[in-house]
Amino acid sequence: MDLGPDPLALDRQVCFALSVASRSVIAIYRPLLEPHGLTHPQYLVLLALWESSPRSVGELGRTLRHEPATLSPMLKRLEALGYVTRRRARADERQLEVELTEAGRALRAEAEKIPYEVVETLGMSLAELESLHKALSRVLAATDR
Amino acid sequence: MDLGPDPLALDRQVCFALSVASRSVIAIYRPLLEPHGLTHPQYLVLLALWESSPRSVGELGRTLRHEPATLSPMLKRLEALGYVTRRRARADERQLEVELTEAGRALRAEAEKIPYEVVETLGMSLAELESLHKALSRVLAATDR
DNA sequence: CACTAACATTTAGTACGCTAACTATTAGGG
DNA sequence: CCCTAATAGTTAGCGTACTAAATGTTAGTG
Repeated sequence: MDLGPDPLALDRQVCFALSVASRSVIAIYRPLLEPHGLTHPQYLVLLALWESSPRSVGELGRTLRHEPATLSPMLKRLEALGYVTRRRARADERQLEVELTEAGRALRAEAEKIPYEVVETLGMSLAELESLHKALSRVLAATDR
Repeated sequence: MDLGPDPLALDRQVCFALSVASRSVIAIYRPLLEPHGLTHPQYLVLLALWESSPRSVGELGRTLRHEPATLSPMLKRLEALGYVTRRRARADERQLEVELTEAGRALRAEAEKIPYEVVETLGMSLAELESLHKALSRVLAATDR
């Protein structure tokens, strides 16, 4: 393997490009989510719940690739915001049932606009975004092993 | 613009793929940096300083795309680790001169191995990584406007 | 049926990363 | 020159994100 004359050059590091791109794209969401009192990680939790609710903390963690210790306080904030309820599962008291409230379900209609606004702000073609998504998925497949 | 039947599907969100990929790749660095007492953001600061030292906080911020409020405490930790010195610039007392110590310069030789180990662990081809880097650079160009 | 191992979540502790407010220094205009 | 505006960093406050340790619940085994 040959990484060229300067393997440590900042502008060649995929890790640097990844973290800056991630922060920059999240920054696009900030003003769009702020009216709803949401942060981007909280928004991703709602995306997961809009696909299936209720779900346990562990299930959400596997879907969102988060440690339970990250989700636990986040879900409390979502509960405080009124978008979610937290209740121990009757069948297994170890598990927590995280469920959308009426407000949480209602928010989905509002949120449908967001992806369009983000793509618009980014100003990249859908083809380009799809190919980026595919490349990122290969990274995920690689890190999952 | 048409984002398909479910614009909010989690597995289609570029922002989700970006943040998970970023966290996953950083996780690869963790065991490699831990022996040196470094976190990944701190490692990126060193990459910047290895290219040019001393530099001011503002300069580092523009290079690394960080708010000064993020860098300020980070640089103190790097100083506590002994990799960096912090000193007000004589010419302009507002600016801080952040400079590598001998230990900071010496670390570079050790760090040269890291990119190879990361690419190895990732198990992706260099061509694939370069095309990913290019795609991420287009995102940065888009968000910079 | 008691005991222990496995499991699900929470808490504690550290380090980002952001916005907003604050301090100190320098530069510029009347 | 003085006064104000601009500039450079720091601090405070909040919300992730991680590891490790703690808590409480269930399941499995002798």
